[in-house]
Amino acid sequence: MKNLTLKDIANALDLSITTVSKALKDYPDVSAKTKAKVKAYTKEVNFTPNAYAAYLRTQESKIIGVIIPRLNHYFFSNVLKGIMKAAEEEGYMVIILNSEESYELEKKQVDRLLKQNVDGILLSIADSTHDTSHIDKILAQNIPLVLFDKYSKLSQCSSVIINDQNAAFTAVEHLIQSGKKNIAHLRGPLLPQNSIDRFLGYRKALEKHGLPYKKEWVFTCQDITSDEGYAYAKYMQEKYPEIDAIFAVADMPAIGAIKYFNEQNIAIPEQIAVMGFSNWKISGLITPALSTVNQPGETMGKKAFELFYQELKLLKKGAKINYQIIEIDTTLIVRDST
Amino acid sequence: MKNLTLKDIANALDLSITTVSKALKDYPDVSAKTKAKVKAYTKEVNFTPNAYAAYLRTQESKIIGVIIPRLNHYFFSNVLKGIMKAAEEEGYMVIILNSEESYELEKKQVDRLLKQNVDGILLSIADSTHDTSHIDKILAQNIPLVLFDKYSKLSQCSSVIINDQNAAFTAVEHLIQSGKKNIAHLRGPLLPQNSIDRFLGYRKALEKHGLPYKKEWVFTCQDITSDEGYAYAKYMQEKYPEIDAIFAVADMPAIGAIKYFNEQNIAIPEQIAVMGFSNWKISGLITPALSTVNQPGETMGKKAFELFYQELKLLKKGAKINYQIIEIDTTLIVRDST
DNA sequence: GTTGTATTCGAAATCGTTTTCGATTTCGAA
DNA sequence: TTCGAAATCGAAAACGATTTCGAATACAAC
Repeated sequence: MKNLTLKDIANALDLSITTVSKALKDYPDVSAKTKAKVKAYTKEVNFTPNAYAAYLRTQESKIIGVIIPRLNHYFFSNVLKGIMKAAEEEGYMVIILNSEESYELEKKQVDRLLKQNVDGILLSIADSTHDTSHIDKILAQNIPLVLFDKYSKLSQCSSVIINDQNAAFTAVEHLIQSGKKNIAHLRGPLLPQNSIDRFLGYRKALEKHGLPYKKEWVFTCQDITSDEGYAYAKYMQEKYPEIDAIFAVADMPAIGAIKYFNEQNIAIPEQIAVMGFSNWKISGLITPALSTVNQPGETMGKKAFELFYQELKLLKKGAKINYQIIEIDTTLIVRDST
Repeated sequence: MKNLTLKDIANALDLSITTVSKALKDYPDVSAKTKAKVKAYTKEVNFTPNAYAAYLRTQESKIIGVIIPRLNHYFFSNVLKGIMKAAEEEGYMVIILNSEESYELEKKQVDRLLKQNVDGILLSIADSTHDTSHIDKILAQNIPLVLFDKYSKLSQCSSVIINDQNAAFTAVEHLIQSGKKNIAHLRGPLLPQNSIDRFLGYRKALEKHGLPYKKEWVFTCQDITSDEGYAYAKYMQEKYPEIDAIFAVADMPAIGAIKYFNEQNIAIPEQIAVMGFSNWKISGLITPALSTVNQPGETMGKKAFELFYQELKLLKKGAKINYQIIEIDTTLIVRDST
């Protein structure tokens, strides 16, 4: 029951290895009759050429690598789903690695993928990543690279992102239009561009509507967890009871805040409104259902793979890669928490 | 900046390819001095042998395949995390494929992995999988296979599971001991062993405490979604208002039910208690926090990889594989919904 | 100096494909 | 019949590692 090889097929059909290989790949110098015979037989015995041997000649592994900063994370799971579905359609396998939001681990994982000779790398950079030498290393090796969601302004490469600033702006504006005047912000860590942009969107919305920006109403969620949201909600309510709305950088802190307010019987959204970001599955299921910004992960994943695939084809033609940045549309989802 | 080969190293050090290769693999017939020289140099230029070329001789790809039925699923994400961490420690890469709970797709994904010549397969079978010919195919090729969570009683292979029946029994007994007498069950689909076992645990608990089993109080969640939980909660409340507790096959339907009861201002757990299964992150964050059974995904993943690795080592020694079934402990988590 | 034994190295075969390029066959036109 | 072009095929050389086995060197013992 060992795996068949081209040689076995050739022997069985009284042909040379060469001809069998060429027949399978539709070379023009194989007669239609022979092709038919070969294809019929290989289908019958369910033969496909050994991927590793093929790699040795073609230098194509038909495997891509994906590095994400978190694994049990609704949004990233959706991105993976999109990537994997698109990859499958083109016959690609996906190796997934986890950076655990660590810069050091991210560098290591990049190295592992390069050693594995993947055909391309899809990367969402970690919160703690503060330089891009490892990214530039990928680019220097001329391997297609696509960043998604968590990107960097420093590297010249393709990316699939959302417009965080606009999305945040829209979300905060919605809070303002519903009559809220004292809006706090649970922001993300300081480094990633996303946190920065969402924060900027928050400020811009305040500014536009003539509301004062107060530094002390911005709280940094280092790990973007519900616990942080819970703790900050408590702190806010004790120290700044005048706050009547919260815009959180992500759903998790928002859910943590809601949990606290529920425990304290503080009415949402009447006393305090809460707005999340990302639209996790669960956000629609808590009470009150969380208003949030929908961030279409599966679409991002699909687009990221498509970008990679385009680059690869260009590369094979010997053409220069022209980097693209694709912006995916977000939508405001208004539920019961605002 | 192309990748280095053994040849390059050999040229640089004025050695043969053979000696370099052997030095790196600590063959006894290379002098300590030469080994040191080779290792120092390869470290300096960051060389590692090409994985695909190595495969061709050794027939070891250092890649394992994992098939899971759902991707954006807290429990499976945790299992993946455990698998990937353990794999990384042994220098393995992980290819992940999604069966989307479909038997047909599962078969196809198994074939893809076999074609890829992975060193082993870790599989959690789909809800709709009704025969095991594809599993037997893996075993016939003598490739290490480990089932996790969703397993089959039909195939002779290693598995990492929980004791679903006992866990369910404990959960339902807890409902009974808190004074509930009319306990409904939101069960999973009919095929998977897990659903069956959890259902059996439910029945056994009723039986032990002299409560009548009513067929019409068991509702089948085909897709194990919150929507199903929501809909059944509504149906129950209208048709069987005497029901005072629900044991759900998973957290999601339980959360859906809670959402409905919250909307109807039905007091949980006073009027109706709700018990989940799996302990998703979110379960502790909703109001009221969901009581559930903790199912340690990361540990399962770690154990699953370890089982694979054991089998592989046995196989390389030419020894017979002895299948093992590892049972992971679950714990009852009592929160506010019971 | 010779022999024998360890020690250290390398040539070459091999894994299973792909692809170049040369060899053979076919077949119509002259 | 003969010739040349077009259509088919296959031998062989890669790809980059691993591993067998034989060769060369070293060194000790006699």
